[in-house]
Amino acid sequence: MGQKERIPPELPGGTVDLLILKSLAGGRRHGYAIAQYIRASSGEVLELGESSLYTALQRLLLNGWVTGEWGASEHNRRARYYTLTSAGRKHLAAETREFDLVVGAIQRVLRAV
Amino acid sequence: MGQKERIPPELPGGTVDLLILKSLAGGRRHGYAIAQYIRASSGEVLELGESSLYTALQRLLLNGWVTGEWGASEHNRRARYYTLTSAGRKHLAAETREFDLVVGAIQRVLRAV
DNA sequence: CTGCCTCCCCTCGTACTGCGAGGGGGCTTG
DNA sequence: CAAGCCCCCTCGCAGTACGAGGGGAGGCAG
Repeated sequence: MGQKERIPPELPGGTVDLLILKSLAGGRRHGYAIAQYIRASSGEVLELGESSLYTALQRLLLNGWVTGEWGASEHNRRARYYTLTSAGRKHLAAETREFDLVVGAIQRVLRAV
Repeated sequence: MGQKERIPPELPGGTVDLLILKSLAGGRRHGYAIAQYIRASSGEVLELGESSLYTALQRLLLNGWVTGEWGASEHNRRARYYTLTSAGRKHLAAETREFDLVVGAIQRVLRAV
């Protein structure tokens, strides 16, 4: 019968931006690599679809948290490299704190007797 | 000048249901009391607006995870008491595991070097 | 050279959800 | 009788994650 099918979970609202910004904290990356990075560093748990990825990147560009420039990938393909701006770095820090605060509060509720 | 204004954070998608279900795990409560419970047991961090609350309760009723019956509140007012169904209890457990899994994965990404 | 796979980009439309604004009614206290 | 708390609900907006769909170009097997 069926193999055990992995259904990647839907990401909670707002977290996609956070994950992408974090992916860029260590240096520039292109979109495809961002998705791979998130997948890998989450232990193969999180799966970021391409549509979610690129719509989020548009948002981040629009808000001035990343900049993009075209270049060639390590596999010699046309790729857009995204870089964190200093505003983006601040935003990442602030949103991470916010995330921790909210998640902590939620967990307190869920663990309560 | 201005007091430090508390701006309650927007809750990540899907978590409202979870919090409500958890609020009912210890017994029936009416809507107003659910909001108070969440506020209190989150350490005054989470603030659930009434509109979010009641739209979520509609969802939960529709999905058969809670049932509702009218009664009188402890303050002698007309109140609708919500009770967890056994399906709701299972759903709560499953969603809590899912939440832990996803949040754990996100945190792994955010903490990564 | 042809077909196919991998890499890499993007948009459109859909479904869902959290929330502000708005609306109602009934105790209780001053 | 006014004010304030308790308690219920709907409507409409804005945001967002995602599936489906649509490219194109390099590399490799046949």
